[in-house]
Amino acid sequence: MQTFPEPVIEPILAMPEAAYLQASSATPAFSPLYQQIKGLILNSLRAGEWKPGEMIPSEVELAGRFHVSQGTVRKAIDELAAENLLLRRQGKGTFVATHAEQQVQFRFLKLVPDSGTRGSEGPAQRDIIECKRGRATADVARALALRNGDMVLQARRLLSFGGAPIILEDIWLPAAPFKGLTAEQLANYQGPMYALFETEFNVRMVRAEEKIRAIPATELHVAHLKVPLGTPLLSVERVAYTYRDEPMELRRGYYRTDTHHYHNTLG
Amino acid sequence: MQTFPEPVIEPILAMPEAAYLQASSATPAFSPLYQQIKGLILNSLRAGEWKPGEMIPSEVELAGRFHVSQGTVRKAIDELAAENLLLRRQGKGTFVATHAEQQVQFRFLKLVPDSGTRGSEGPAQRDIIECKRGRATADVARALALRNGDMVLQARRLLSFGGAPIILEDIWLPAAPFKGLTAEQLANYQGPMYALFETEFNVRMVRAEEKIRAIPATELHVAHLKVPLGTPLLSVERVAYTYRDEPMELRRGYYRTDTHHYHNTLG
DNA sequence: CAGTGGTCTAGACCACTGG
DNA sequence: CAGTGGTCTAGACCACTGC
Repeated sequence: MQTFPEPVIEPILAMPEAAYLQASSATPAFSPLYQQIKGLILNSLRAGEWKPGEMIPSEVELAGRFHVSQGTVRKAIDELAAENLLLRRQGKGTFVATHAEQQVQFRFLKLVPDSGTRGSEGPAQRDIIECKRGRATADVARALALRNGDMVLQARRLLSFGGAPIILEDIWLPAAPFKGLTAEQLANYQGPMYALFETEFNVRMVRAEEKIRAIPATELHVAHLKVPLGTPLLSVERVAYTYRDEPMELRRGYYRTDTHHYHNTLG
Repeated sequence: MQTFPEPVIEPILAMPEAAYLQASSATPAFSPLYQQIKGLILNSLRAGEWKPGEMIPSEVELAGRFHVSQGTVRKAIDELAAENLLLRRQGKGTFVATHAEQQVQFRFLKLVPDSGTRGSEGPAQRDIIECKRGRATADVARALALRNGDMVLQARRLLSFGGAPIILEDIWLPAAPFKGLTAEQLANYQGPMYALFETEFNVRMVRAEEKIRAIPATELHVAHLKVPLGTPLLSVERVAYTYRDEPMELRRGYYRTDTHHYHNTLG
C-alpha cells in the first residue's frame, strides 16, 4: 500500500494567512481557503490516493489533515460533488465517483427512445466491429493533443437497442495510456466502456464536449445502421477529458433519429 | 406600488420546529429549513414581488423577515443562483435574473460557428416571416398543456449570422398569457425574444427541454435556408418553462450545420 | 464610509447507515 | 450504538461596490 505524505500546509490559520499559500503572481488573485482545499483534494484524486468507488476520509478527518474547519472542507467537497467527481451518501461517507454504478450508467449518452424511458428496450447490445492500432491523422491528433503520426487505438462499434442498430461509433484513444488494450477486452466487457477504462487503465473520464451536426448516411452507415443512403443522421463528435483536463478520447457517433432523439436540458 | 404581506411564518426557530411548517403527509418527508426559505423566495419571484433585473432584499434583511440566520438564507439563495433564477454580485446585491443582459444573451442557443466564437460573425439578424393566431393542433396542445383547439400564437422567423440564413424557427405560444402580442412588436424588437416576454408579458423562461433529430430539408427549408432539397438539417424541438414549471413556448428550430454546430457540455 | 455578498470558525444538534 | 454526512446558528472578518 502506497503512503502519501501529509500536505505541506502547516501555517493555514484563517483566510488572510491562507492567501500566502498561493503563488504570488502579478495579480494577487485572492483565492479562498476552500478553493485551495478543493485543489488539494483534487490532487489526491489525480494521484490515485483514493480509487473510483472508494470512500474518501471523513470531513472531520480531512479538516484535521488540512488544519481547517469542517465547514471549509465541506464547501470544497460540495463543489467537487457538484462536478460529479465525488458522491456524497448520507450516513455512509463520501465516495470517488465512477462510471461503473448502475445509476449513472448512461451519464454521457443523451440519446433516448421517442417513447418510453431508457432501459424500456432492454439492455444495450454492444458489438465491436473492428479494433486496430494506427497513427493519428491531423484531425485526430489535434483533438487528442497528440502529434501527427503518434500511435492511437481505433475501435468501431455498433450499439443496438431492442435489437435494432441505432448508433455507430468510431473511437480513437491515445495508445500510450491504454497500453495493452485488446479487441477481446473491448468485445467481452459488459458495461460501459468508461468503466473499463477506470478499472483497467486508471483513466477516468470526467467531462466531455460534444459537437452535433446533421449529415447524410454514407455506405458505411447503410451497411451497419440499415438505413437508406443519404438518410439524415446525427453526427456527434465527442472529446472526453480526465481529471487533469487532458483529452483522452475522441469519439464520432452516428445516431439514427427515426425512433430516438438526443435529449438536452437547458438551465 | 403593490405591497406584500410578511410571510406567515412566525414560529420558525430551529430545524425541528421548522419541520412543523410542512403540510404533514403520509410520509413525514422532512425538508430542511433552507429549502422552505427557498420556496418562500421562489413564491415571491412567482408573485412578481421583485421584477427581473431588480435587486432583492439583502441576506440580513431576508434573514430578519424569515426569522432564520443569514447562513440559512444564504444557502437558499445559493441554490436559486445555481439554477440561474438569481444572480449574485459581490458588493452590490442579489438580482433577479433576466434574459435582457448582454452576458447571458444566448443562454438557450447552443448553435455556434465551427470556427471563431459567437459574435465573431456580428450581431444576429432576426426576420419575422409570419405571425398569426390560430388553434392548437393536437401535438402543440400536448406540448403546451392546452386543450385541442385552444387559441395559440404562431410565428415563423429566420435567424441569420454574418448575412447567411442559418436557423428557421416556428414558435407557438399560448394566446392567453401573451394577449396583445403583435407581429410588429416581434419584428421591431431588438434583442432576445425571451427578454421581450419578460418586459411586456411578465413571462420568464427559466428552463427548457430540447429534442434533437436529423431530418431532410423540405421545400420550406429550401426556400428560407437556401439549401438543396433533402439536405440534412438539425431539428431542435424546444419546450420552455416558467418559474411555475408551466410550458409556455413550443419552438421547432431547423439548423443548418454546414458552418455551425450544436455544442453541448457533458458534466 | 456604509452596505453588500463571501469566507471561515466553533459548536450544537439532526438524519441516516450499519454493526 | 458510533460514525457519517446534513443542517443551523452566531459571530468575526474579508472583498467588493459606490457614494
